[in-house]
Amino acid sequence: MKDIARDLGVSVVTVSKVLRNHTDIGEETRQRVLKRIKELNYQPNLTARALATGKTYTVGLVVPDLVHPFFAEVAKGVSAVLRKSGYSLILASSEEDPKLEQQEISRLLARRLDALIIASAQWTVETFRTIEEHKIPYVLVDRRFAGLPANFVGVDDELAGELATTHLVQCGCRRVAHIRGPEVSTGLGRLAGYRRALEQANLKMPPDYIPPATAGDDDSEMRGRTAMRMLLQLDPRPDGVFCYNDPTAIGAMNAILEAGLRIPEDVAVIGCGNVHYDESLRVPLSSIDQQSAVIGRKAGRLTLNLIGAKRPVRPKLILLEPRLVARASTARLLDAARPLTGSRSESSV
Amino acid sequence: MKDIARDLGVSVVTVSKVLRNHTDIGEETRQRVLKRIKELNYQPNLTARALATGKTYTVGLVVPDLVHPFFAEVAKGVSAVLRKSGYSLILASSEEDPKLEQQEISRLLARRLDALIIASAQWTVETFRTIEEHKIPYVLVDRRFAGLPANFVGVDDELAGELATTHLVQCGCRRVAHIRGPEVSTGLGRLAGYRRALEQANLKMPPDYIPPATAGDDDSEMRGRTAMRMLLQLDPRPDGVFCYNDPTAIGAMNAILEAGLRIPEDVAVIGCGNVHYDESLRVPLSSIDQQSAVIGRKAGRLTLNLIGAKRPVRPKLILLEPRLVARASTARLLDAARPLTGSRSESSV
DNA sequence: TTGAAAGCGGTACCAA
DNA sequence: TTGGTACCGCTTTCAA
Repeated sequence: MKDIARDLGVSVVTVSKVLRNHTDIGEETRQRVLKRIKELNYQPNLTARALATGKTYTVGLVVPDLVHPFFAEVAKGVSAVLRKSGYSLILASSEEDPKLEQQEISRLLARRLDALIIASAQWTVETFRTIEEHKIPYVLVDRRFAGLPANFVGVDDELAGELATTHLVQCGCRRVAHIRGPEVSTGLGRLAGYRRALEQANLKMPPDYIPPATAGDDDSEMRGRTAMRMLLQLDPRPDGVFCYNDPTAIGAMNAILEAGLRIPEDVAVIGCGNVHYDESLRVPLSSIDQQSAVIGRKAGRLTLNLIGAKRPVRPKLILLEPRLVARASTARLLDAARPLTGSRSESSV
Repeated sequence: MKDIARDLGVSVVTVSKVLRNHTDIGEETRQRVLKRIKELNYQPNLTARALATGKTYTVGLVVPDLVHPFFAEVAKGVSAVLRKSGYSLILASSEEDPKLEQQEISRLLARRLDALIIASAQWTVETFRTIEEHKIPYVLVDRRFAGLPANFVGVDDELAGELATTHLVQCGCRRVAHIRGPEVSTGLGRLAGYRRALEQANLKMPPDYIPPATAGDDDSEMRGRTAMRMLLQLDPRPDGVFCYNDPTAIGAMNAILEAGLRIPEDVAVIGCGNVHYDESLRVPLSSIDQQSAVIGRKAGRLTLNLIGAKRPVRPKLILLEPRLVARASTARLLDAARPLTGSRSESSV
């Protein structure tokens, strides 16, 4: 920049203004500067600009696991929205570890990002207090916290659980089990939905139809397999099972098939998440669509709004509607065999 | 920082040195400063530090598609390695669009990152020249460019293609087709491997056993389906098919099953990539493991080395060995029915 | 319309 | 061991 100024006999201020196309610059000067910029292939140093303006044009995204298709799709959505507005995305993975997540978040805070988007693995809200102290806006995604009035984008988990369970009931299942997830909003919500659906159907299940979450198994598939094996040993055994998420459901299905039983004739299975290979599985898996890409995009847009806001705004709660996607794994009755929808692409919110 | 200095009656320089635990600071002073830092919960502004030192402690990762499990795993590996060394990761997605990728890269260059890791969608090497001009180190991942002496981490694609094809032949296939990928190093390499394997087996296939890549279909699964339909109409039709990647293979399998044929009895199928749900597919899919996580970690380490290097070092080529993972989709003979390996977790390089 | 000077929040160098 | 000063590259304010 200095060079350009010197070469052209103008000041750095002038160059700076041209770069940000300020209006108060003579047309001729502007052209000369622009020309020289092109020639030198000059690009302003965004680090310096960030220091001077206090805006980094960078947003942080913290997810528990990038490889989980749900978070990958969220990340993609966020990234697409931010890119269009000139923002970059710093990605941090917490590996489902609250401690690690805290460290990552504090590193991001030190970087003075403009905002944070977090799918949190925390148990407490302490970390979020810290973020608030730094006065940088943040958006929670997928998992939320009771009593924390924060911006949130996600799906109505209770409704998701209810939809899934009701679907099983409508498919003729009378002994419906649930393989539950961790004690976070998603897991608890879906569990609550399961219970509500059973209540509405006037069904009562024995407590061991919800196998306890074994501590510290991060591998959802293995968890599903283990839990399903337990369920199959019960008498009477379940004839339908709603699984916390799709990887868990895949594990459960594998356990069922290994036991020599049929899906859905002996046991119907439904998952949650509707990941994109569900249709091609050994038995195509019914699931609840979570609109992951939409969540990503909405979170991105909300974030941009927050950054743009002059004054702190009231936290916004964006709840998307989960949708049933019925496939072979629950096709037990005639009307269930003609599924409501077979593709996942028709989501459009 | 200024505040701390004032509060304690020392200079900012002293505080700065304590922060980076310089040795030449009195123990007592240091303790006082550290105490105050804790009290204020002070964190140095990394933007400012970056401007002063010229090091951002940030690495950029550019991938064609985050949702593709291969790149998600690479990203995870990279992220894990960088985190341990205090680096952050800026993620950019090119959506397989060379133009977009260029834009993203130039934005990253403007941010003065310490290094770039790129799984490129480019057709030419022009972009890389630009990067070189900026004198920031970069590592290519997965896809490489003939005649570009750049750092590279990936798998030997030709060997991958050869392994896959040879496996089909050993399973008793005599009419082996190939659903090819795009004209980038991965696609071309696997195609070359396919040809080499056939040569070694003394087999000759008609040209239409390699359906042409239809332009601009980014959906691998659809591409696999379409290509497979064409193959099934040939006379004689193939009894084995090697697919460019796993999504393509899934599409191909779906086409085969829809045509009322059996896998592997009528047509054996093998993919490439060994994504983590391969085992749970309608027909568990044989594949070539690409060690995506290892690629990510190796690329991360190599990047850190490059950043640490005093002088520019000679580009390093890290070629990992692809491995066959045989599953049901190719289990046609007795010895193939007892697969070499059934899991993907034993990769360990 | 243009530019000089003063920062942004740190680090580096060298003298005290 | 400590600290003054210049500077990283850009923006902002205000005077010319």
